[in-house]
Amino acid sequence: MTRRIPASTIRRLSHYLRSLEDLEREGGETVSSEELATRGQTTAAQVRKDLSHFGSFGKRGLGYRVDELRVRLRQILGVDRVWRVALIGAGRIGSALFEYPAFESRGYECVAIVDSDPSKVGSRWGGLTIQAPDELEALIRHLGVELVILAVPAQAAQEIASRAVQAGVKGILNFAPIRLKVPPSVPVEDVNLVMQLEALSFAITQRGSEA
Amino acid sequence: MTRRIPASTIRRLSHYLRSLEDLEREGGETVSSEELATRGQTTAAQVRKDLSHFGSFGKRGLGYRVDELRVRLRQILGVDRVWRVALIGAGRIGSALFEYPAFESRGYECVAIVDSDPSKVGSRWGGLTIQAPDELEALIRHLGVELVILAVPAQAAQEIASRAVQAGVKGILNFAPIRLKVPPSVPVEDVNLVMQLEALSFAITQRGSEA
DNA sequence: TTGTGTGAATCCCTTCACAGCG
DNA sequence: CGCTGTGAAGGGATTCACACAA
Repeated sequence: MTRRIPASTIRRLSHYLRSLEDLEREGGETVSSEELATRGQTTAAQVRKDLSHFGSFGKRGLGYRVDELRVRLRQILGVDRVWRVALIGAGRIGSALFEYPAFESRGYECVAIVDSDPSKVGSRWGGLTIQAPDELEALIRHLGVELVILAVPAQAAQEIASRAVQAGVKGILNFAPIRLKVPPSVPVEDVNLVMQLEALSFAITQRGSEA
Repeated sequence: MTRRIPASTIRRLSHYLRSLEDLEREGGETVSSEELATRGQTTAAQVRKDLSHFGSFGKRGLGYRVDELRVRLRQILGVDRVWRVALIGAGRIGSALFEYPAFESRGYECVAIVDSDPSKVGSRWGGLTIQAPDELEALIRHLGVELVILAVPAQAAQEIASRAVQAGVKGILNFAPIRLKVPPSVPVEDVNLVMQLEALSFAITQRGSEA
């Protein structure tokens, strides 16, 4: 049913899901594409087009049932289950992520932490013990890790990524400021704060110079 | 000279800049669009088109001078100067960002830290003292803050953002999982890890179901 | 009447292909 | 020659507009 879905659509589906969760909390029963558009910073036509890629969930003249659409969106996005995640890199970023409440609450369960610093290996975070990197493959296999959060320095990132993929990891959230080389079957999402800051400074600079 | 530049172009310019820095370290004098394309995960035509929005920096038959293009890209992206940044929210994320070495090294100077937790106010991070939120406007004005990094809970984010904009802030890097309402003249970059994780789980789920 | 689902039209980004300069 | 800069072509994504179902 689903052919080639643009990344922009996926981002919007995430927004819709968040809006639906809000609506449910507010007690809404149904919602129109118009309402979802307003909350998601798009247009009603866009909302309908996005959803139409996956089926027709609405009722003409009425809109969408909030609970029903929320369930469907969770299926579509693949968040109707728990994902087992390994955190590689127990530095500042790793620790911030580990404590980030949205993770656990949204179905991402951290089942292992790895760090190469011998002084960190063995210490405990929450219920987990920090492991050495040579355990990586074993951890991934034994714990059924599917996602890896890579929060290590740039020099170490590629090697860890390759090993993780080799061991069967299915996706990577990458904080290292490099383009990882992995097989095309393994999706990588890059978190690149410097790039986002540069987007800001560009936008500000341009705005000033065009006036 | 520059009209409407798509966001995708800006992201690529950031990549080119990083590639040029690498090339300079490697001692390269000139570089072709082909070479930049390979390093930046695009095509040579795309590189030339991207650059052509801002002028013609290359020499036909030769390529681009690495140092020259690097300087121009820094001007274009607005990173040929220091940006004064305030960090709002001294929690885990804030602390990770504060220690993030790429910030300082790329021209983003943190000049103020704000947190609403009274037990944190007054303590020192590096050379800075954490301030209470009611100082926000004064800090922004007196320190000439242009960028704000918003790392506060979702409920507090909108109010802080509005006040920061009111006080003259020119751009926001937003970690709160909400769509900030600010005037269109103030660019906002959202860092949304949940959305990126959902993009991963979507990609993995689809891949499995289409086989 | 209301609001979805969807072909058609539009718009914008990317790719092509080549003229032209070094 | 080699490689840039750029109109023109192509391809995708968004928007439009309306038939149709509730």
